[in-house]
Formats: sequence, C-alpha cells, structure tokens
Amino acid sequence: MKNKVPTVKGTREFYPEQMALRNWLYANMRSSAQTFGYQEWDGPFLETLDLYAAKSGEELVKEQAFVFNDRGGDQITLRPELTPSLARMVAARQGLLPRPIRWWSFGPFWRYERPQKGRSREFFQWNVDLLGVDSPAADAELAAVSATFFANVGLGPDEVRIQFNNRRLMDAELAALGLTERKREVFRLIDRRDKMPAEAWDTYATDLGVTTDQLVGLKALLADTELWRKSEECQAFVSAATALGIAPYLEYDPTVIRGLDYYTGTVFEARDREGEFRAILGGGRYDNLVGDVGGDRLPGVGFAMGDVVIGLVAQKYGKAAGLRASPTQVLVTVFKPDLLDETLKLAAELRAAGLKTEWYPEAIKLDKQLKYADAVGARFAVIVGPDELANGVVMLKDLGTRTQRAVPRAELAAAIANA
RNA sequence: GUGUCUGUGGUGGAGUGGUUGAACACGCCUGGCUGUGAACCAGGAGAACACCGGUUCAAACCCGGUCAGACACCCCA
Repeated sequence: MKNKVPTVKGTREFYPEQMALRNWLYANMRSSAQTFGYQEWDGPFLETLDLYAAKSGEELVKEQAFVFNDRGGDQITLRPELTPSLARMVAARQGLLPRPIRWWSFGPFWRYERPQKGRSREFFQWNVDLLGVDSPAADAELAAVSATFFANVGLGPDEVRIQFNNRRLMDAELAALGLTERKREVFRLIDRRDKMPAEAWDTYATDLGVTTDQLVGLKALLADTELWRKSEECQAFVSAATALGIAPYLEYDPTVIRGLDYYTGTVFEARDREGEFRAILGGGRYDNLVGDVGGDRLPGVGFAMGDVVIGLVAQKYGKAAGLRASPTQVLVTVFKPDLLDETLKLAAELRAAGLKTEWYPEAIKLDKQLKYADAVGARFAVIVGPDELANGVVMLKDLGTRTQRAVPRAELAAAIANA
C-alpha cells in the first residue's frame, strides 16, 4: 500500500467484524443494566480540564489526558473518564432526580498512554452507577450487575472472578500497623503486591520507610484471605451478594485497592482467572465526589469496564464466536441483465416481508454470486432464471444444508421464514 | 517518559551476505463447469524485502540513524 496516511496512534478502526463485537458487547451491557432498572445517559465527550483537576488522580489528569486549547484559548480535555461528569450532572439536578439514581452509559474515552495489550488511547467504556444509597447492599448490586453481564456473555466463575476489598477496612488495618503516614504510597505498594518479584517488593517497601516489623505485618495482612470478616461492611456486602446469587463470582483479595483517589469504601475489580489480562473492570464506592464538585454530599458506587480487555477475554474463551458482520439473510441473484427488474422486485417483496435482503448487482456467473452469498454468511440464496420464470416459481437454496428446491413465487417469504 | 523486540506481495509467513528470476499457505483473477456456493485440476496477477546512509566485489540479510508497530514498566478501563 502506497502513501498510506497513518491513523492517530492508539486510535481504533472498527471494520465490520470488530463493529459486530463492539455491538455485541453493547447489547449485553444494555440488557444487563436494564435488568436492574438502570437508565441510559451520556455526558459530553469534551470537558474542561478543571473538572478532573480536583479528584481524578494526579497522573490521570496531568499525564494521561488529551488536553488542547480551543480557538478561544480555553483548555479542553477529551474525557478520560466519566465519573466527574456524572457527579456534575447529578449535582446540577439535585433535588429534581428521583432517588436512588441508577444510571449506565457506554461511550468513547481517551487517555494519552502508550498503547499495549488491552490498552489503547481511544476506548469505549461501560459505566454503571448507583447514587443516593450508602449501603453494602448497594455495593453488592453493582457487583451483581457486572456478574450478570459476565453470565450473559457466557463467562462463568471458572473464567472470570470479581475480587473485592474495602478501603475503610484497609485504612484501619494500616493504622494498626502504624502506616497511616504515607497511606497513598502504601496503597500503591499494596496494589503492586503480585505484580513484582517478592524481593523487589520488599526493597520497594523498605525504601518507603516501612520498618521490618511493619513489613511482616503487612505481608500477613495481604496474605489473609479471611480479613474481610473483620469488617461489618464486608460481611454485609458478601451477604447481600450471596442473596443476589453472585457468590460464585466473588473472591476476597486484600491486595485489591484501586488507583483512583476518590474511592472511600468497597472497591472491586474483575479479572480472568488465568491472570493473562489486565483488570476487566474496576469500581467502588465514592461517597464524597458529588459534594466535591459543588453539590450536596451524595454517596455513590459504580464501576467502569473498558471494551478492549473484555473483548480479548471473550474471544479467548470463544464467547464472541459466530458474530456476523453482515445482517443479510437472503441474497437474490440476478440471472441475466434483462431479468434485473425481476430480481429487484423479488428483493423488494422479501424486504416487505421483513427479511434482510441483498441483491447481486451484476449478472455475472452464478458461482460468483453464490460465493459472495457464502462470504457474507447469508443463509439463503434465491435464483430466478428463465425456467423458473416460465413456471411461476423461484429456486430457493439453503446455503447451510446445501440443498435447494423450487418454491411457488408467492410462497417464497413464508418458505424462508419457516425454514 | 523508560526498556526490550520487530518491520518481507491483500493477509499470514520462509529466507540471516552470492543459483532468490524473493519459498509456501490463504485470499484474488481466468478457465475446466455457456444455470449453481466446499473440494479438485490447469493457468495468472500481485513485493523498489519500512525509509535514509554506511560496510562489502556482492546486502532483505551486517552496522548506524529515522520512522512505524508490538510487548513490558509507569498508570489504568
């Protein structure tokens, strides 16, 4: 290919095949959220930098946001996440919106990162949020929405797990170890527990000023899969999740801490069990966010799932197989040029009967036309030649069973519908 | 921003200095089949081997630079 103008680094090109995958994900997100009564919404793709400056986490804003000056000189940002927009929109209608607020969204986001496996600069993200309720049961519902999605796409507990933890619990435990001073750094340290070689991790901890005693305590903490029982909040969360029927998907993991600054209580993320990919989704409770953008305090809990990793996971486990790029059910062939009108009429009749129908635009050799029908995955092909025309029938081919039969023309649509 | 690796027809992918007129597979085109989709048979088209420079009698192959991509770190969906 000569003189090809390259795409912008990290952007996505969706050929029909990829579009089919994206739409399949979207359809499952939509039905999963709607099952729980969530309403679809969206915010602007362009926001001011100020919106994120307050709360999103320094790195995400300073280094990973696409920022540019518009013609008026204002600093504009391609949205890197949705939650701040949500907080603002909810705050703006405070008192008007019936509570609880159950909202979901699916749209594009941008982050200026180095593209790599499961990570691009332009991605689609599913956001689900529940505001106005401060309870472990609400947290459990969000986990249940995500579990329902997994079940809907065919990913079971053997393939993906939702791992949870609680920041208040971790705060208390770290305080008991005398590690409250550098909480943020320690959170980061915890987040990296199983991403680093053990020795390197020890060194990292020591460099942070963690004493030997504290290190021993911290390791014990992070190995304690029963730690959640010490938290009433966690117990209530697990109890509610069990009642919701998603216990098989749940797993307690004391190293799950999440990077975003605004989480205050329950945090969770989902991963494939073999640990091949990054987190599929991440979320948690954020009780101060709406207040921080100028509204009254409004507790919330939510999660976000990017389309890239879930797409990889679904494909790895063969869950996205059989998706078709073409919607065509029937291809009407054209036998020879002077029968073109006959072909068009037939196609129009089939469409009127509700069938997704394509016609071949050239009277070339039949085998070409049938190969095309095969290539787009049409189940049926229709042939009208002089013989059929003379007898008032059409030849209906079933590409799947490789059989064909003559059908009275008037009965064609019905014959296809009943096949 | 840091590091590692890679860059060959539409796609995948051999080939690591001289019979390479750049293999092979898929795809595409023509015919075998002048009314029929897999397969099969016979042909055919399609590549300045990312770009620039250097080493050499000789470079897709070695060296340097540039650009692009993948992966990992960082961060995170």
